[in-house]
This record gives sequence, C-alpha cells and structure tokens, in this order.
Amino acid sequence: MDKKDLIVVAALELFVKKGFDATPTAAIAKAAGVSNGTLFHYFKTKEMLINSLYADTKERLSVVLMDTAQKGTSIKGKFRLLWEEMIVWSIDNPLKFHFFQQFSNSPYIDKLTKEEGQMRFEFVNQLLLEGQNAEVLKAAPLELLKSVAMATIVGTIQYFLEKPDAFKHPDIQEQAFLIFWTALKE
Amino acid sequence: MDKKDLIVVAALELFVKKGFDATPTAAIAKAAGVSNGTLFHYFKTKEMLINSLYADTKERLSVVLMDTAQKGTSIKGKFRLLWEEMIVWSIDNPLKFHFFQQFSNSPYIDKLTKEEGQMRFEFVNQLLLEGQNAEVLKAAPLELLKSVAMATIVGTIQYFLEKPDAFKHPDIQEQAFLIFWTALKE
DNA sequence: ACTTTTGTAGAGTAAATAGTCGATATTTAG
DNA sequence: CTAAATATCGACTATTTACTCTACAAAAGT
Repeated sequence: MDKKDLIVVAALELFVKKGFDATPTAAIAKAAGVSNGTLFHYFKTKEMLINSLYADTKERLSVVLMDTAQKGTSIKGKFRLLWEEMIVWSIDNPLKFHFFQQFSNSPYIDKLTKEEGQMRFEFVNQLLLEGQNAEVLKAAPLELLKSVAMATIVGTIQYFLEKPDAFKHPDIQEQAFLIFWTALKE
Repeated sequence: MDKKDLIVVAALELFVKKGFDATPTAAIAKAAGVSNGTLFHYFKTKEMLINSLYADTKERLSVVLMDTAQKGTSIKGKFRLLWEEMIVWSIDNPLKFHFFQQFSNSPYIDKLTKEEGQMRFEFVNQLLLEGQNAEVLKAAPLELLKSVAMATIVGTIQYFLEKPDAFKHPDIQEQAFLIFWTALKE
C-alpha cells in the first residue's frame, strides 16, 4: 500500500468513527504514518479527500456489482446475485458501508461527485427496465422501484450487520431475499 | 415561538444545509435573532443542541404516528395509515426528514439519545408481532422485518420528495403502498 | 551525469470558533 | 415591594486546525 492509500484508509476509519469535523487532518496523517505535508500533497483540501474517498469506493463497488450481475441467467437470478453481493460486500467492508450511510447525504460530498456516483449505478435501471418489460417486475415508476429496492437492501444489511450470524443461516437468508423479491416482483 | 424554539429551528436548517461543523454557533444565534450567550444558556454545548433537536423531533414524530396507527381497524389498515402519515410528515417537514437522514448515523448524536429515540418506536414492533401472530405478515425475524419496513418507507419518501406531484397521483400512491405491503405480507 | 519532476517531512501561521464572563434586564415568588 | 432566580446580551479568549512554505530526498527522463 502506498502512502496515498494509507491516508485514505486512515481517513475512512476516522471519518466514520469521529465524524468529518472531529477529525483533524493531522490525526489522519498521524494514523496513516505520514507527514502533514504529504497528505496535502495528494489531496488539495480536506474536502477533496473525502470526495475522493467517496468516489473511489463507489466506483469499486459498482464494478464488483456489474461483474456479479452479469453472471446471473434469469432476471430473478441476477437480482439474487446483486442482492447477495451487496450484503457480502457490506459485511466484509462495514466501515465503507457506514461511510456511505453517514456521508451520502452530507454536504461535504459535492453535487458533482454525488452525481457521478449515481451514474455508476445506471446499470441497475437497465436491469429493472428489462424486468418490467418482461413483466417480471411491478409496473411502478422506475425511480420508485429503484429507490425502494436500494433502500430495502440497506435495511437488510443493517439487520445482518447487527446479527452477523444470521446471514449464514440459510432459512433467514432466504426469508430476507423473499422480502426483497416480493416487494419488486409482479 | 420563544427563543429556545427559534434557536432549534435555526439550527435545524443550518445543520441540514451546511453540516454540523460548518455551522458556527454564532451563525445559529444570528439566524435565530438571539445572542451568543442566550444559545449557551439553553444548551450547554453545541452537541447538546443537536442531540436535543434529534430527541425532540423524534419524540414528536412518534406521538403523531402512534395516534395515527390507533385509528386503523385492520392490521393492513394500520400499516397503511402509518405508511401514509410518515410520507405526509416528511413531505411537510423535509428539513426534519433530511436531518434524520444525515444525522441518524452520525457520531454527534450520542448513544443514549439514539437508544431513547429507538424506544419510542417500540410500538411498531408490537404491531409487527400482532401481524405475524395473525399470520398476515411474513414469519421472518422481527428485527429484519422492522428494518426492511422502515427502510422501504425511507426509500419511498426519497422518491416522493424528488417527485412531489407523484404522491397526489392515486395510482402511483397505490403502487407505492403495494410494494411496501407485498414486501411484508405473508 | 545531470536536470527535472515528484514525494516527503514538519515547523509555522493566520483564521475561525466553542464556550466564558460579568453586566443588565426581566420574570417569579414570598 | 423586594429578593431571588432566570433570561439576555455581546465582548473576549484560549484553543484548535486547515493549509503553506521551505528544505531535502528519491525517481525518472535525457
């Protein structure tokens, strides 16, 4: 890991645990084991650091998800894989999940960064539309369907993060997916 | 409105629009039309101000919701009213909704305040349990059901806040409720 | 080899800001 | 009517903190 990565990783943890303002740049540098100057060499401002963190993480997640979705055969199968991958990713990266929870709606992330992040999830729209055309999914407005689908997954993740063992339990996992799927399916 | 309320109202708007740290107490006082000293007379620290705002708003919302839920006759009817009231409240109080979105997961709200806030929504558990016992709702773990139910409503609200007219459209409102309900129902 | 670019360090600074303080005004209570 | 308690003000400060600047080291390019 080069110093830039060290800084980002340290920032992630501190931002989530202490909050944006309660985290001095000096503390980030110290936790990363680099100097103050080095931090500002890589990130012009503290805000650019958090924006970069947001954009980067969202991009990597979207790549993983697109890959995953492709592997599914049926529409339902694709959603199942997508749903599962998002949960697994969140269980594996709880800090990143909490980062999104905490900062997706914060004013520190600027509009442009947010919009670019949303774009990377455009493929979900495609998938939903496909499902609607095949009359597999409910014929509600696409944006509504997407908003609820995402939110349902977030709710599910919150549950599994509180009860980590539950996800391994096949019955519970099945029930959880069924809730998600019945919400969407025609 | 007395000065305490003026402070809280001003703080709400500034916290949501600028963020917690980017809002100096002086700015809050000025926006509220009171002096710096008065603010600290009512709230010992800036953190106590945001915690008070959180607890207060959550309490008032929970009272409204409990009232609403009682009016329903069937289980489904109660959920319908609850669902609707939460959306209407959010459309009427977008700042408060965004406040929760932004600060529910932030470290500025201390554990105790958060827990107390959660307790006020205990009645939802009762309602869900009732529904499960009557075999109207899915037999998933209660916490999962609750987490997803709440999240689904949040997702729905986000949609309606972006398309304010859509809620007035009875078809869309019906579709939105159906998504919510099919997720929960057996 | 040498020149340029890039990376790294850490001391230093100018600005911002949470909270204090003492004085004054207003309300409450006996 | 008086005393105590509560509310209000705004100037002040001690501290914190984002970011700069200078110096040097390492890599890359020629």
